[in-house]
Amino acid sequence: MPELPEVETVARGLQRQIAGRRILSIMLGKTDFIDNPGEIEKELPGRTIGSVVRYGKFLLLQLTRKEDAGETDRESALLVHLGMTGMLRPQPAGEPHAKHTHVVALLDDGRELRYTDPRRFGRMAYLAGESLQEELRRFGADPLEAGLEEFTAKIRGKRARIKALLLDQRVLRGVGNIYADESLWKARIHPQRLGARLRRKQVKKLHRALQGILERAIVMRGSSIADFLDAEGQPGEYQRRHRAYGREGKRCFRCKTRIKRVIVAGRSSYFCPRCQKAPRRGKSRRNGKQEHAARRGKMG
DNA sequence: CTCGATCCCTGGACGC
DNA sequence: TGCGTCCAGGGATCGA
Repeated sequence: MPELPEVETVARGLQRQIAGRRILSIMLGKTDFIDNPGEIEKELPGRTIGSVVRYGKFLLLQLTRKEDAGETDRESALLVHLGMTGMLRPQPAGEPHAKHTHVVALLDDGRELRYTDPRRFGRMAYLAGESLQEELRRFGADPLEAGLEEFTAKIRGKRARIKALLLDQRVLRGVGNIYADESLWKARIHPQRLGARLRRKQVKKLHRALQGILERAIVMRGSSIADFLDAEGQPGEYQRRHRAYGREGKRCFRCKTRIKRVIVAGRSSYFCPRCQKAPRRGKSRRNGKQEHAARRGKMG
């Protein structure tokens, strides 16, 4: 599931592979995940891919009219969200199309930029001018750019559960289930704690944990748990470093307690019940009892 | 404002 | 071998 590190990896690969290439034509298959397929068919041919950057979990293919990339016209862009199973990569036009290939852009060097997505949970849209800016404004801060102050304000200013806040793209753009769980584990914060009730020290710890994990994951080219492949068709390596995500029943790397899984914000949330203390019976349901002692979370 | 439920969609896991 | 069932999950949407 492509999250910030995976999308960043794909963006860098695409920047290297297709920046400067002109789109000659577009072929569409299924289009139910595309906002405006008609405009994509009409506007993309003839445009040049100036640069490819990541914006939250989106890939932003910035387009220019002129073949000259120097004339960067950031007015228009193709937004691509990979959803759960989306893949975007250039391939030789001669190679057969993989199953579930829904968008093919023929490039001026004989290759095809192909979008494949079995589940079609992804999204694609051609946007320009004010509509583009408006769309981008819907999302919160980039977690790698947000300073501690901004991060703290966003987290402590909300009453939702911290896990829900991390996943909310309007709060922070780019964090998904894997990195939310990994950073909460690192910072020893239970996913159901309320953002507003976290202490400054904990928020600071979470901020550091999240940035450190995202940076490390980018270096390792993301996590390939299902079948994520980057723009070069390579899997990532960060899944080997997961400490909580997907480890239900396995032992915590810190204390050997078995990792638990609960549903928070509608998503599986993996955590260590010992390292990450549950909030004092809040407004949740009668979720039985599963912890009593409340050990100080060792300062630092 | 926040939450849970529901839907979208397909492949993979699992049971028989 | 093959089929039915269940489930995962990012995000939009809707009612509570």
